[in-house]
Amino acid sequence: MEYNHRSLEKKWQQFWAENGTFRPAETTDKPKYYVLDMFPYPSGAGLHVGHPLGYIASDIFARYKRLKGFNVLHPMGYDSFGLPAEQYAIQTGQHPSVTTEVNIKRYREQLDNIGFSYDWSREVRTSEPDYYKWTQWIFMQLFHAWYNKEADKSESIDSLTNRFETSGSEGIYAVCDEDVLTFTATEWNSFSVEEQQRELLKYRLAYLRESTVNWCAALGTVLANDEVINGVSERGGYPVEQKKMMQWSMRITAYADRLLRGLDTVDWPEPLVEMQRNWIGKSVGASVKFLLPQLNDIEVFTTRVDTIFGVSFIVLAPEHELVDALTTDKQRVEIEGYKEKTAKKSELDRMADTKTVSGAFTGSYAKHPLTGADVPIWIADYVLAGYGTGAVMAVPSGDQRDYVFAKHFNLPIIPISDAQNIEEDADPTKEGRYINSDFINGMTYEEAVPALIKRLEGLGLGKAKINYRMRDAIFGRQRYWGEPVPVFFKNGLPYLIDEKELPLLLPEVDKYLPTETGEPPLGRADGWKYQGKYEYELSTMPGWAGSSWYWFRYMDPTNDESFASKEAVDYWKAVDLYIGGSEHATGHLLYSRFWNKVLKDLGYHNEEEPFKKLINQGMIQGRSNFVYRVLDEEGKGTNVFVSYGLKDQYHTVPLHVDVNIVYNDVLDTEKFKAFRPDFVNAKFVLENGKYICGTEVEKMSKSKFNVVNPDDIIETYGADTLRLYEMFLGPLEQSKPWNTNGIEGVYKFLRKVWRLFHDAEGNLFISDDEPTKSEYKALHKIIKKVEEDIERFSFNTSVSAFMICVNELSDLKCNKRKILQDLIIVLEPYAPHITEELWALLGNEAGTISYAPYPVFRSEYLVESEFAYPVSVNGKMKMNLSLALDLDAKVVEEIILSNADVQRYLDGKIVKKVVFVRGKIINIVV
RNA sequence: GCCUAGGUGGUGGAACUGGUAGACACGCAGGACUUAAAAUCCUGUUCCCGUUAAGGGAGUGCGGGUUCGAUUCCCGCCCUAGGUACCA
Repeated sequence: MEYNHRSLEKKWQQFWAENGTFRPAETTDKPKYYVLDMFPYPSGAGLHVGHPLGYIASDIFARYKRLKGFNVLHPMGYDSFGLPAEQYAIQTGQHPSVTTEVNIKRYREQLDNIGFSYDWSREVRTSEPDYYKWTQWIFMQLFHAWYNKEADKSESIDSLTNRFETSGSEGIYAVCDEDVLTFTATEWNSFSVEEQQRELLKYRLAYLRESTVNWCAALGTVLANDEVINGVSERGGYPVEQKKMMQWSMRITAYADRLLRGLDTVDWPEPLVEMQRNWIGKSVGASVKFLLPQLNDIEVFTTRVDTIFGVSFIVLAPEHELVDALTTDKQRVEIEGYKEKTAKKSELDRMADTKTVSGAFTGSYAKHPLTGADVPIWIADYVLAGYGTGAVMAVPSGDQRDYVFAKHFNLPIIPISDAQNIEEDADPTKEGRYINSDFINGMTYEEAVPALIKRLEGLGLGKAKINYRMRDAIFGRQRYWGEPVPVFFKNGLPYLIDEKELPLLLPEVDKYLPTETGEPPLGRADGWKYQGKYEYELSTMPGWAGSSWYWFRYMDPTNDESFASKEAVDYWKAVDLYIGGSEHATGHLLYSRFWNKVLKDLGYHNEEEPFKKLINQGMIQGRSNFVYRVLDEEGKGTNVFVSYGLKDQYHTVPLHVDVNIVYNDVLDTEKFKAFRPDFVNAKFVLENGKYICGTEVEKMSKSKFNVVNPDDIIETYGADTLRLYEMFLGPLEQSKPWNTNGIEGVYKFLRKVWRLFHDAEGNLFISDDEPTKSEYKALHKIIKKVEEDIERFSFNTSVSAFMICVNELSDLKCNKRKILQDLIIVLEPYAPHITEELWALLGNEAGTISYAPYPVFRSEYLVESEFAYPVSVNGKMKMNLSLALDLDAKVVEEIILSNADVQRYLDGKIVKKVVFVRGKIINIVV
């Protein structure tokens, strides 16, 4: 029998599906292991060859863990709410659920073709009511919670109302809005229900507040900060403006520090951890008050309180609330003009234009908190209203922006350290000792900071403070295709619907566009009112809602009583291995950690972090192929195409050509003629009898004809080849262009494996004889190597090792059962179909290879006369050798005499052994 | 600017804690089998010098350093990719 991947792979995929081979055990003594992929958004374009890279890696790991005796949970599902389906609905009128269903079906077919070991009985879809019921339920928990800073955790809002009722707002230490009221218990109890609710909203983790949002007019919705890239929307690239709106938000800032600390406890790639750290943006510093005689003092945030005696002016953001009051009549015109100018600048301009120095003087002065000196107050757009207090103390000698500003407007630049060099630029050094700095003169940085904080605190004019860059996450979207927010409005205030009424189903609408009055699409739903009279919230949840807890649902996907049973959550705990792209660093991965922590605080599970280990797979880019069309004298395209190497001899224009009709950069000229009608009569200028195409690495896209569908590869070479080849392509984390240049080698390897089991006629040919030493050696080398490789996610090197092993066994003409059976167990994670087939051919029960024990590597098979051990000479030389030889003294002398370096190092010691490789001495034992 | 990752043959890439640089694969060249093709197998393939060979020299982005020994460690620079930015 020949290796027929087509029939063989279909057969086993069907077998696995019918037998539920990959369902984890319900009751077992085995340790658990949870391997998760970032679930995909099912887009209309289907999977391309880049998508499965991470899925293959996680599947290999999941299968490996099964062989290692773990009870493995390895599920898959769909993040099926999202913008593209809705945009498509707007254009075609097609209900998003219909498009989504079609796309999911296609995804499923493509995924099935690759032979993943998913437990499909646990599939989830975020757009299904029995799933989003629990997304809504979690929202309700967030609405019903507040963050108690004393306990450093979220608690039920009831604990807050209890305290309000008994002792008022006294002693409450919460993460909340800035404008919370101070009241006694008596006052609280005398508040109306509306007043109480209004106040509680300022504490809730999910809250409604007027805030500045990123409004994208083209998409008709607000966007979260991570959905805005360089001032335009991540999806579609439309302009985004700042707008004040009533919006649902999530108090993720309450968790800023825990999100930061948690990063030290997880095994994540360093770049990703760094990205989250930067996004959270913790700054340790101090807040300091500059005094104003009549008005509220100006509070500034600084990370360099030690430079406070170098302050020569104060800068407010143009939007700062005190600007109007501070502006003197004389400066009024100038300030108004500047404010207007800034308001006109878009976010994008303001970011792009960081070179020009601009600002205006308000005419007022504030008193320095320590010296009492008058400090002029300016406004400038380099100070951002949204960060810190929107005001900074300017220290030109220590901060480059302040320096440039001071030079431009002729303001004093005061040196504050004897180590500073401020001839050309500001010098932010912390070296040296302070000068011109009052009572900290002569101190070092380490001495000055605590001294200053102490002094400022004593005066009540400042304190140590920590600032975060991260903002609360906007939670509402003015769109149709998302989870409805389970909230209704009474007297303009939001209330949760009754939990028993979940899920709050997404209503039908006639069009997927905003209403005439500018309300979100849900405003079109006929008679959609709570208890027939109260308005529902009309915005829906953002895309990240459903994906922020989905790993829990896989643990117990059909539970109707809770998001997952206590037993399931206690058993599966957290995701042990999570594989996905780094593009989710500041979105999904941050929000998921946030919700996970909230659910933990509220007592639903015990895991502080949801994803223990995380791997980012690299992107697979497209590799476009080009043909070169010869142009005539008028510059018009002819029907003559010249091969890449000869194109410089002609006047040509490059054209994208479908990569599916190019093999190893050689064009199939017949298929090319059929590629487009006008190419029917194409003529070719060949080199060496071939048409060679040019190449370029670009993003995979339909318009560039460089999309490779995994189904096509599988049709030609099979799923096992695709799996092995995607791993063989290079390190998992690395981005790389797709090419099929080496796929033949992998396919050849699998056929070689097949042939090990068969004789020349294609009949099964297995011997039960005892294997030879070299056969054992080849086997145990691969057992050891693959185990090491998988544990450190170096899948590409495993593939090479397999090739070496099979070449060796093939050279040895090895057909011993004892060898081959173990070999295919080790190969199973990489190439499950062929191994399953061979496993059955050896007479084993079908399906059991997936749970066969991973062979134990035995070192005695590897040890020969070739030793590997470290040695040292004079306590200096330390080395590890792969090849060592004992020599008699005579030979040693000869070799040593010929090598001056070695002789120098011998230092009169007695030589016991000389190690040399290919005639070169590389070690001496004395 | 800052942060992070990386730079190795014609190509993808190996070399895990400093110890034979270029494993493995592709491609290319030559050969065997075959009427022929496919398939399979064998040999060679970093570059330069050496007519062949024996042999010699250089070589992991560049320049230094530590070391008997550096792709690996240290210092300075250049380039590429990703992230981020008037964040005080």
